Amino acid sequence: MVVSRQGFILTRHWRESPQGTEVTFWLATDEGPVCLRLPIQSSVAFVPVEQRERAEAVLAAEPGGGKRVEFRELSLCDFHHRPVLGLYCRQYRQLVKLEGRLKEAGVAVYEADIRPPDRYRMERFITAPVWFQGTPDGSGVRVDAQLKPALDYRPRLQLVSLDIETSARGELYSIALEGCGQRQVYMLGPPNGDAEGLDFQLDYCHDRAELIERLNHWVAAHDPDAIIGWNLVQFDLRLLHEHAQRMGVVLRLGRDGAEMEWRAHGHQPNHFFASAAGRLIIDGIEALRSATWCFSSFSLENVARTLLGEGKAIDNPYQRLDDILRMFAEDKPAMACYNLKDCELVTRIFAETDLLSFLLERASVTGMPADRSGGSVAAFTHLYLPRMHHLGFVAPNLGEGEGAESPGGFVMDSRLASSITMRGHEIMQTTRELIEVDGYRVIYGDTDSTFVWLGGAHSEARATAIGRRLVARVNAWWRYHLAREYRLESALELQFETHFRRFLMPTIRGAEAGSKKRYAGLVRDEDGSERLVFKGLETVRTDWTPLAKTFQQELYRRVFLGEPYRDYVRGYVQDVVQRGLAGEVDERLVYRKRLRRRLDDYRRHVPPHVRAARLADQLNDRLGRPRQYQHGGWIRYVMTVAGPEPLEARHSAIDTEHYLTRQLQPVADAILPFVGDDFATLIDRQLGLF
DNA sequence: TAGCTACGTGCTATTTA
DNA sequence: AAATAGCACGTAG
Repeated sequence: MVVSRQGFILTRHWRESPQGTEVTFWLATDEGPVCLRLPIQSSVAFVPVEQRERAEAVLAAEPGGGKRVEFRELSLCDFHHRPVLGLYCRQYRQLVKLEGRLKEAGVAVYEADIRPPDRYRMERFITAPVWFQGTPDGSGVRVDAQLKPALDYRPRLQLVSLDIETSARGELYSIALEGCGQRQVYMLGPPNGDAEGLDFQLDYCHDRAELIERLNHWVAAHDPDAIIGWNLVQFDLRLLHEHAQRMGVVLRLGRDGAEMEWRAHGHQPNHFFASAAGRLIIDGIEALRSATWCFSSFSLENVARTLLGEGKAIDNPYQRLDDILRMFAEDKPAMACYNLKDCELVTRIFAETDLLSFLLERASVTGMPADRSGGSVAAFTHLYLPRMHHLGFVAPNLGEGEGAESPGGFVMDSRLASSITMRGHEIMQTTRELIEVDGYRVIYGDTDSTFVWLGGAHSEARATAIGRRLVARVNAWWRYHLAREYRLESALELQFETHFRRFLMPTIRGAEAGSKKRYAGLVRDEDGSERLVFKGLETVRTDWTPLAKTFQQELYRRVFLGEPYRDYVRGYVQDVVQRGLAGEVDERLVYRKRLRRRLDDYRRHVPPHVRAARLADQLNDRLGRPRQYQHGGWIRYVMTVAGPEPLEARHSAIDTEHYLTRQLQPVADAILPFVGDDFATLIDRQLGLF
């Protein structure tokens, strides 16, 4: 008997055995979840034909003489048009080991991976919606025919929203579940309060192990396709995982009772990944971010209020914690309501934003699992490699051989006509020439943008008309040129983006040339209001003080609008000096900077923020408090006459001169020369400091 | 397993005149 | 004392 139908891949797992490699897929289909098992016949690496002897020598030195490895001629070549051989292994792991040996011996190895025909059928080269055909056996369906993309298929998924409540110390109190037509709270007993008239199921458990067993049971019984939540992995699942481990209970969030898999991030401490066979695990925060949603804060309270027009009653976390403790002690039904309310908000946020549709749509394009954010390189590979093989090429390896074969974006400078040969750079240069033929000057460009100087003031309508005309011409030129030279349909599209009524690109400090990736402009919106845009400048940098940022915004605004600025500068400086003399430390003076490494890893250099962090932890030691900055984090400090001091251990006087010369002066001197002025002379008589 | 290059700036440590 | 190297951070795209 053979089944044949369409489905949507939710999860994939690799399994290695002496017989070879097998991939297990869980799919959502119209007839419910299906587990597919797909054997992989072999894995392959490509090596240049002329390195065959060297490769064979490496194999001969392997234990067993590399007998289970096989060479085959291929119709593929590398980017230098050298033919390549396929080197086939039964096991993927064996191949990876071999790849290392070959590279050590100086053999160029391309694309060590499972062999392309298998790749095209599975893993990252198969898009998430598929047609499959196979034979059912005990634990699922063994695929013995092809998997094929089924691009338009979208399943309807069953979601469950999960939220836990804990004590301040992270002791599990309750688990709330909403979805699959159920509203359920499991609560640590004994019961208290009044459970009359609840519109959901509330069950009490004797101990925490039972809480987890009940969760396992609920998940198995209602079999959701996805588990959603708010900070789900880093908080709820992490605590559930810790509790389960401590109590010797297995947390079975996967299909067929599979255990949830838990991994730590390779580099980032305290960051974890969770996966479960057959079920998506989707954190609302991460998913919304990856779908380009933006909020002033991603707290559930704020997002719910913004999107749904409502939130919870309590938004103060301290108050919230107190309330939870009180409710747990006196009124558990009220706490259960509260717990479930969070679940509902998450469900409604997912519905309001149609987030799951976005994730499924993206997965069908990128080939990545729907609950994975990031992975842009893998997604690119998913689209790129099959096409490359189709054209007869294997992918080149970066950073080997000829050097910079694939540079990044080209950032134009005003520095020089250089010979640019890479395609992207060439396109930018040609675009520039086309625009300059039209009589306009191109003053800057970065990777995919071009800044054109109109030579004078224009109305919005006029500027827009010119912009549209220029992009139409450039696009037409590429259409014609690509059709004629390469018989290709142009996929290049230059778009008119913004008209800056004023535009300023500061020079590099102490030089003439414009400072790349740093500029400011004045834009008029549709409704006639004007706003400033800052790119790369101090205003948008988190490591500059609010003092400098505010100063920059107002100074630029005044200069752009032709308003007087001299008295503003003097007044601002006066204010800083007077507050400094009075010994005031205000919030505007605070530097905020990340410690990206462990505190004792800073050896060669000890920058100010590291000095401040060390002082802070010395204080923590003296007070018998835990150290705060040993493994990264954010440090807030001010600059004093005794050097940088953290906010929590500041005793010296503020170094007023530092703020004037290191925060205000650089900001002022980026723009003042353009109006024939400079900071030092402007405030000279006022202070006599310079 | 967990993305990548290009770039500017401030600062410290080190070298050079 | 001044110039230079290069570390650390955060940004543009």
